[in-house]
Amino acid sequence: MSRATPGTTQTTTQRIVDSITAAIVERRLMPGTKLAEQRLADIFSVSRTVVRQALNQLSRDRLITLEPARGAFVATPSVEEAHQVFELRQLLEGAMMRLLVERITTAQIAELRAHLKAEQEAIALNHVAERTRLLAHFHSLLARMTGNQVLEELQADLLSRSSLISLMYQSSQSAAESSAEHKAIVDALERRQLKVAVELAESHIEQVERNLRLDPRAPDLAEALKEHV
Amino acid sequence: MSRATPGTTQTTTQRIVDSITAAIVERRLMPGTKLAEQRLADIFSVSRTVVRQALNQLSRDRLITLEPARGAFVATPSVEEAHQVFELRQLLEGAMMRLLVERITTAQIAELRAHLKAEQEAIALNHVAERTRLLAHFHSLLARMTGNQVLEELQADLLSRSSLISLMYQSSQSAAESSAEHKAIVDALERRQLKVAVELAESHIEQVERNLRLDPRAPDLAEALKEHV
DNA sequence: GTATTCGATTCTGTATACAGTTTGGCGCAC
DNA sequence: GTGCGCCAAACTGTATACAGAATCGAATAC
Repeated sequence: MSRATPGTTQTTTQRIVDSITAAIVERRLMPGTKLAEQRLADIFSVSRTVVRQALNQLSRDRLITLEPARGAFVATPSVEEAHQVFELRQLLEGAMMRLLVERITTAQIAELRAHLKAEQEAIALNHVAERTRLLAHFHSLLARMTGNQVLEELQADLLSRSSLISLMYQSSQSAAESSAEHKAIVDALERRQLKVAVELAESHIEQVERNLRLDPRAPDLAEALKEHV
Repeated sequence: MSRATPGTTQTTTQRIVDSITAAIVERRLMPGTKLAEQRLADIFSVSRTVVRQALNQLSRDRLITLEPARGAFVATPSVEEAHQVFELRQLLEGAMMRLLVERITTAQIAELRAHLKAEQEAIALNHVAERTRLLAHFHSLLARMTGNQVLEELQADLLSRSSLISLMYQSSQSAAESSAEHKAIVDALERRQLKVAVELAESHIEQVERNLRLDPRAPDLAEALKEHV
């Protein structure tokens, strides 16, 4: 989950960032939830100073929003922002295909095949949390295989934000369908079919976005529901 | 220079981040320079607490590196990192052309033409700092004109890092040549020539990278020079 | 003359304290 | 019964204090 440079030491702050990130991505913290500094400080047994550093980092990742003098809240990405994130992912992953068709090794193809197998097992066994994780991780793998670490870090950011968005705008997507699209992408990469791979990658992201309930009333509804819990 | 969301309040921390960012991009702070917290605190008349927050943000932007228990230093991007940043920019700006060919308005074309004029004036008058700023800002403009704010923020990050890289690996690029390439891109956009625009945008970034002195000895040289100053 | 070790100083990492703002609720007026 | 205003509690923003690590220099041994 960490987005830090490999060389960077695992600091206390990073531990808290990772912990909260995981909680958000795994839907243990719902959008709009307030994150009070003292409570977090008690939970992690550190001072508010450290918690604040963590919250600042999360804010830059757009996973939480910091309202001046009011505190930190789990982000509630707007429909517009959601669309922009997916549009960027579409551009980026399409472009990644070009690098991959040129660079990908047979060992990496094998790694992708192994991943596809894991996806399909999780789907067959109906392990919801695990299959969600794997379906997202496929995209991390593709980014890593470009060998471009800057791109890999960017992709990690976009995937976190996508998780939060999918969580907010309940997805109606079939996991099996997603996995099938992943497989088609791997096939195209293996055959070095550039145009096919680009086409598949882009339409896959488009498909993911299309399966979100992006009607403008949804976020307010979630906001309203929050009050009743 | 601020990368914050428009709604975000201009806080003290952000002021310091912007100030240091400007100092780095405008080569007033050389790569490798140590940024001691107390000294910055004195300069900005705030406590170390605030300075630390600013340094953390800058670290996430990769403009400085934080070495545990040793402090903050202006980043010295490696040759590898430099290459990765430009590779990503090449992918991204190529992809941006697709959005722009579809979306760009005549008003926006006019804005780009006005910018080109400003570029050429700065070059003619030999205003070095201003022309450098304008040549980079052209790419900001393109990103903003996609209407995708997430992409715009990403581009801002990449441009800051590019500045630092260009600063480190002395560029031998002719400003006039760059500006001519910018003009060619605008022409292609106006005529909605997708393939031409993509081709030009990508080769432009490639050209920028090629004009850097990316021989591996350069950074060590800079490091050595730092000692003698 | 060179290298090494020990000690003082400086700086980072974290906790704590304090000031200013926001928030929620109670009471009062109408 | 409803709406407005004021007060107390809670929380954020910033400064300060303290502990531990790293750095630099001097003194000593070789």
